[in-house]
Amino acid sequence: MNDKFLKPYNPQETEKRIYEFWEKSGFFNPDNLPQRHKDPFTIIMPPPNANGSLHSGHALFVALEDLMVRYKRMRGYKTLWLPGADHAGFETQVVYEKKLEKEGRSRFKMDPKELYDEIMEFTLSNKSFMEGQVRSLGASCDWSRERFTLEPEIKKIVYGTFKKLSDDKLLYRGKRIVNWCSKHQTSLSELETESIEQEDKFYYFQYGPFQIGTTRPETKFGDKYVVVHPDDERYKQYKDGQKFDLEWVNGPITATLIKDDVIDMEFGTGAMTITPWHDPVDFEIAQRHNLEYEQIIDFHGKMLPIAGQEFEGKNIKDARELIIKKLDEKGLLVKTDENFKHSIKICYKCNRPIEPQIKAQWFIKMQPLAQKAMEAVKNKKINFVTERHEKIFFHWLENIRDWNISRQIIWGIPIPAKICKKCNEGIVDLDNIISKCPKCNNEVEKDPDTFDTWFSSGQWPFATLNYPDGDDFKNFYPTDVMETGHDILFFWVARMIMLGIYRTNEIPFKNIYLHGMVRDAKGKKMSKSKGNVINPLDMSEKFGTDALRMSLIVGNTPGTDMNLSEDKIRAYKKFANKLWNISRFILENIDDSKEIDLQSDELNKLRKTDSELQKLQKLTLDITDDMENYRFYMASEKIYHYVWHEFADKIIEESKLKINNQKDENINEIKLILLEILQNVLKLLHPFMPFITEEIWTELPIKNKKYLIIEEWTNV
RNA sequence: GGGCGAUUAGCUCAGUUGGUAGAGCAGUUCGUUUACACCGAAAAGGUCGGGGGUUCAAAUCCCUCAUCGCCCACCA
Repeated sequence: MNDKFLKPYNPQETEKRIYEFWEKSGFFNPDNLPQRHKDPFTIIMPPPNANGSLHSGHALFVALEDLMVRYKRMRGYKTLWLPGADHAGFETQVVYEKKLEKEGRSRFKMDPKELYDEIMEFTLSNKSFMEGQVRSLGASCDWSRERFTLEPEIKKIVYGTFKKLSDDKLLYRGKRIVNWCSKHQTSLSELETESIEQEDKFYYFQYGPFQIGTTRPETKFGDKYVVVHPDDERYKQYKDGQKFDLEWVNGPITATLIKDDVIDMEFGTGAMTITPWHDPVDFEIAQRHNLEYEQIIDFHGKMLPIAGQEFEGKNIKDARELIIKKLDEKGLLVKTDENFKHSIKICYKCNRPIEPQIKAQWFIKMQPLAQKAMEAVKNKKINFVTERHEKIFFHWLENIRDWNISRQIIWGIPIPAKICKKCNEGIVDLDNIISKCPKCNNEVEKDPDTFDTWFSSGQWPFATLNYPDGDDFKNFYPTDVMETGHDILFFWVARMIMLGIYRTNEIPFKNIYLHGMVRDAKGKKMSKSKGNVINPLDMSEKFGTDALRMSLIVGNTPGTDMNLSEDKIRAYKKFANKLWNISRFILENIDDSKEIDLQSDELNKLRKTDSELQKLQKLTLDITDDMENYRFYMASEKIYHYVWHEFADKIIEESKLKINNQKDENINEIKLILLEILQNVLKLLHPFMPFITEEIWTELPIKNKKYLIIEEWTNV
């Protein structure tokens, strides 16, 4: 027996060595697997954002995906787990801007190329740091196939999709209302905004013969349309399109009455003026009735000249106070409701209110793509492991809105298009050859915007496999499982399905496993400011990666948030040590100078007759069924329970008596049974606790032994 | 406003198709001459949120109420 068993299990000493041992073996790469590995099993790793350290959520996905991959590899599949790193456009830019702020710098004062190069350097250094962290978590992924979202090959595929969308008339450039963040100076998709409820004052103003209500007086300068419901009895004497002369903020104006049934007669006075440039509802009314619209607030949140001299250049908050005061002085303020509850949109990064603005952007028509995605799920081509997410998925797709994919940030994939300087026409130009507007023949300039990072991420499964001609695409697509957090079901998963089907005519993955969020011991969200963050790398250092991984898997049902505490991780460190000592006991008691043949007649006979081995076979069957059905939380608990409370507490305890009583004729048989149980247990545990099981495996005196990572899962 | 989920031992959570309630941690009593004190043995602890229904049988299926959480949403 190796002397190392005389000490407690030492994960720090073991893990790095074992990982190198695996990497050298080459078995992370499906091409190097032995002959018996034929059918493919593929998982594309959700590429972590290369802008910081890994958190518990990353540890969870590594634990889950690695266990699936290791299990399938042992089952004889040709397993590919393809790792990657995400440049994470807006996310990274926000992180980097914070860094710049700390240094007293601003991106708006930097040369774009210089800024880009700086962020690239930052990202690449984070990327290699992050790769080391993924390794230390024991990920058996194929590093030779690692991809990065900004590689030229990936860009080329993304550009191809952009072009195809344009050719198929699913892409358009439109002057539409967008979610504008005044801090970040970019538009955002619907998903990148959040709604919060807040209380504001609600003002009623006299507007000609009407009283109109608003929470945003500062937008009202240019309002020249008043809208009521067509069925509203109170306003039936006025005709649609009728004009009124009235006194307003900066003097007399002419207003026009519009009738539209979006108006809620019950709300306020049933009459409102509209500001199409700064409100999505108003914008749609204006579109329907072909009305004019003007910009009142600039992209930095300041009033434009249209507001009049005394308001120009003022920020929103100041302008609001001033305009109320002025209208009040003019006798046009009717009343003010305090504490009006309503919800507003905020930027999901800085929590500042979104200022809707009209801006020319690239949009994708989502409805046709959504239709096919829903069909694929309905026809069971794509299966949600967590069924309730299927409902959420449908609900979102049924109500999908067009997707703005233009971002006014430098960190991302440039949009390959030209914009006409005169007529603002957008022209897709992959080869950068167009110099004149095909519509008006005027000069064009390069679109300065970049893609929403999710537009390229949405193509990740087929892009990483080298669509359309790569061997990997032919061999490994569609992939088997998409495993990621439920928080990015819409951001990422739904888009991968839509874009995957659209581009390849084939689903990108067959099964979707969504994990929940990892919270602290009390169920609170982990955050740096609360100081309750559990850093997975620290935990792995302190208790061992196997212990960390077990703590993330046992009792963690798919799709549900889980709470993680150091106590739980510590418990599995003890378990690792228990397994270590079980192995020590067995190695001490068997003659390990000669190798044991697992296919011997004696052992084969025992497998059929010994009641303990029969029980273990039943358990193996049961666990295998759990593994096939994604019940890892059950499989892991069952094997834990068996090892500790059956194998150690009962079987080994009982064997001591027999071993100590040297006269027992069956002593060799008992030792054989113990070894048989141990080697099976190591196999069952390997997907969950890869390091310690491989480490013990190397010490077992077994004939024709291979690496545990490619040993055959026990077939019963 | 719509949708989804949760409510089980002091705490944090499991419980796969309905068949006499489980784990970790905390806590009680006892136990160390060699696998392991990162341990063992024993005991203790829950009318499974309330109410109703289906069933021979319900934590599990159905209805209803309460509380909490999450997601989606263009009432100015």
